[in-house]
Amino acid sequence: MARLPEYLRALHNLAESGHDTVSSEGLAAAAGVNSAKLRKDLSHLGSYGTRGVGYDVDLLIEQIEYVLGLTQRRAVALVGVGNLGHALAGYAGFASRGFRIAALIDADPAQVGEEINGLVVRHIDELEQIASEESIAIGVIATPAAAAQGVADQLVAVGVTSILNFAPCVLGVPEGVDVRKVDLAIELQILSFHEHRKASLTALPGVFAGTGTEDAAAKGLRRPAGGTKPAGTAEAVGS
Amino acid sequence: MARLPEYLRALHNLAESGHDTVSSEGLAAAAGVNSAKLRKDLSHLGSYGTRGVGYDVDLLIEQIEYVLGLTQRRAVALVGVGNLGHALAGYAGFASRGFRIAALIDADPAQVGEEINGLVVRHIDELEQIASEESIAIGVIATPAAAAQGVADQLVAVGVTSILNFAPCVLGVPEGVDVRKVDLAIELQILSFHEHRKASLTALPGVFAGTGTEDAAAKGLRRPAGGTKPAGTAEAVGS
DNA sequence: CGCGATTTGTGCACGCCTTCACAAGCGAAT
DNA sequence: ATTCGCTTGTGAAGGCGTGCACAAATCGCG
Repeated sequence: MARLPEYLRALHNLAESGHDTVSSEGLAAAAGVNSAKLRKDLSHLGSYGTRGVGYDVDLLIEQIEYVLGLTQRRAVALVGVGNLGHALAGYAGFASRGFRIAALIDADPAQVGEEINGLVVRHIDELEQIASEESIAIGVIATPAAAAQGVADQLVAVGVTSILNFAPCVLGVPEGVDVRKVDLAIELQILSFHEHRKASLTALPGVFAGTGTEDAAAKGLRRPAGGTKPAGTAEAVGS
Repeated sequence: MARLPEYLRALHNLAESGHDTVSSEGLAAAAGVNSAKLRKDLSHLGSYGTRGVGYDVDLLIEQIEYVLGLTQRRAVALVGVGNLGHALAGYAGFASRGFRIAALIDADPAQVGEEINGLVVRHIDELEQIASEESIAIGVIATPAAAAQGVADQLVAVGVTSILNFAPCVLGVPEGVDVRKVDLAIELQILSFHEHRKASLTALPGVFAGTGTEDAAAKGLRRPAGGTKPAGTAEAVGS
């Protein structure tokens, strides 16, 4: 399930807040989902809750991290050290959540050699050697769209089986390779769509009256726990 | 539908490639979806195709942009000019796809006054004045998690009704406000999950045999058009 | 003018995900 | 030891999205 990471983050927050156990209701609120959904999700990976009490926070964290394969600290190769690439290279959240940026790669010779966060940018032609030095399973593509497919091909060629793509294009990869895409402009366009809907909703009620983007469980909830705790881990990219 | 922006991007690519019309099959391949799904999606916003021919590219672009509310260039306020904030402030894709970053905001006095891409960073206490200068409907939060909820509250207070949240936390907002969340670490964790599944799949076939992240339509497809076109718009963030 | 090739638009069925509601189980208090 | 309150785990119903398959419609060509 794609919600497990969200649960995991909420659990880590709760653990730091000193909670030993948590009810499905409480955890669901912290993760912004329905409690029944959460229970069903957790039941899929075994019975780790105690009726009448709730879930043992530490045990649940352990289990989820195992299922997500976070027991081993996976090495990530980041291709494209441009605008976004720089930000990603300095993102503390990667390290704090089980990942290690093992290589910074770019095709521009002008970028090669630069040191970012203690890591030197290497040229993409060295990719094969880089892959032989470390077992790289995940590649992150932060290049222009025109270069993304080529980079993806090269990553696949050296054995990468999971790709996180920030370039605004569709990647074609052989079966067995997973691709996830994050397109920042598309996120804004979706919000724009909702804005447009809200604006014309007063005039034409019932048109495109789909659900909002927020989960119903979180609607109208003020401060659903986690996020405003006194001293957060402050693992965000921002300021 | 959340797929319209993807169609729009594919259409723009096709338009630049000189295509006047496109079949649902062709556009579906470019967008990485099923053709029936695409036709159904497009039918929801009216009949803009011609049987036996296909869709008029320019007309379809116009229609989708209207539905998405991109006819007006929306003003976006970016809060949190840190690591990621800098990258977002310099992201050309926002401007090229219908958005205008109208304000850069931070809470850290050390950041205030800095000029990024021709825009001066202002303090968040000026938010009310900033909102009165320009009609800001969309806010982007790129702050640490601990500050995100507070910023969201302030944005909502000055009339922002759509928020794009990069901080790893759940935001509570009043009804009528849309929130979309992008958590970079979660994306990696989902990929890690698939890696873990693939690794243990050889030993325990049938365990967690869910679908992959790629659409079935795109599986095994090499270069599904759009992305490796000769001279792309190169609107990505990366290098 | 008619016919065939092609493509859109859509009815229908299937399957997944979500949600409700409740029985089963656990701990605490008496 | 028993009862009571609380919470998990799950059966069942409902809704929604997906994809197939086909009828309707349009263009080009003879």
